[in-house]
Amino acid sequence: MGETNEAALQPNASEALALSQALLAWYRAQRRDLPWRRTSDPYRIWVAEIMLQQTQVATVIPYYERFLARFPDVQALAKAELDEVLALWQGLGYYGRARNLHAAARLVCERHGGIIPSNPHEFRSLPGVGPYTAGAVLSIAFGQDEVALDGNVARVLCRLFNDDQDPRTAKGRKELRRYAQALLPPGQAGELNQALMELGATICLPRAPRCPACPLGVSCRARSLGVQEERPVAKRRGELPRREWVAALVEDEGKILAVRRRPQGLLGGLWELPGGEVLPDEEHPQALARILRVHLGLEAAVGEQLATVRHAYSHFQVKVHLYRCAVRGTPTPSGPWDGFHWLASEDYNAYGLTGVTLKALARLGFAVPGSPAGS
DNA sequence: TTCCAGGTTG
DNA sequence: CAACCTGGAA
Repeated sequence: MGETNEAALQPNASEALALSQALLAWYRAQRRDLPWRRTSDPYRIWVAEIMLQQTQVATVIPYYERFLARFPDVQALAKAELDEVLALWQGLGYYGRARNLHAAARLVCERHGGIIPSNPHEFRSLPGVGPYTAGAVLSIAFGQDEVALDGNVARVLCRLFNDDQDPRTAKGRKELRRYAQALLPPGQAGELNQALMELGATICLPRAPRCPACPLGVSCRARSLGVQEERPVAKRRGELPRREWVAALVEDEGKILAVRRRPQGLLGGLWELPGGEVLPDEEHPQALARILRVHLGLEAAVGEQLATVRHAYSHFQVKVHLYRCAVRGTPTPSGPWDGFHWLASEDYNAYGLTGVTLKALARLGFAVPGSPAGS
């Protein structure tokens, strides 16, 4: 009695038990065999959770295997140069994750004797470890009864309890954490968290969820009401600003001039073709000559236009206009860059190149990784 | 071609 | 609250 329609109801203890048992049984039978599910090593589980932030499983797998083959433990990662870490992260995106993970590995070695801290406060304090990653690693690797609320879990819970709050708000997340907490079977939080994530990734999909295959069946309140595709509440996405960039292909004896972006901010620490934003009312060749002169100290003769490449970042989209350039002088990086290198074909995997650089080089016929000519 | 999903940081 | 990337689906 006293039922209100303000917020969805919390499950009582027996409902919660039935739901979590159904989820665990389904997960044991249906879970995908993923590399990070074959280990109990907290380091490997941590690396996986960082890579899986904002990134799909299928994309992560090859990166994960290469990364752990090269850095099998936290000491190996701590000893490495950031350049090499970023090279292994090349193409995975959100490079701040790699910079933070590398810095965190060094902190673990300096402050925790090379042992990943299982103390929630200490682990959560490492750079790149937020509420989700802390909950995931602490529950999966250390067996602690912690909630791990990621996008998949939020979607599952919004539907299961027909929660019409926006999970991006503090209030919405608090509500979802209460549901997740109510479901956690003591001692099996890691398994339940993974079951919820697996359900979100394989059955309870953002669009066209596969409800007939769902182990929660008629317990799902949104499905019972036929509103599963309206949960979580839709988010609108505004137009991304459009920018115009120019970039130079400078070749010397078969090598290509590349520059390294400063370690902070967009694509920090990654290598790219020299170039930058075109000013309002500026001609492309003038813009390119200006950038090469001001930030590299090079006098450039801008030649033919070679191609235009489109790319979308998190908060804007660009068209990059590529020009062949001849230059005089030795590059002296400044401004957006802190290094340069004449890139040979064998360097394409050893330097962390930006996605748009890979796209540009592929378009120009260079055998970069990921391009048809490069495999 | 366009749209969308997704954790942490400063 | 804006910055931060890419790939997969519509």
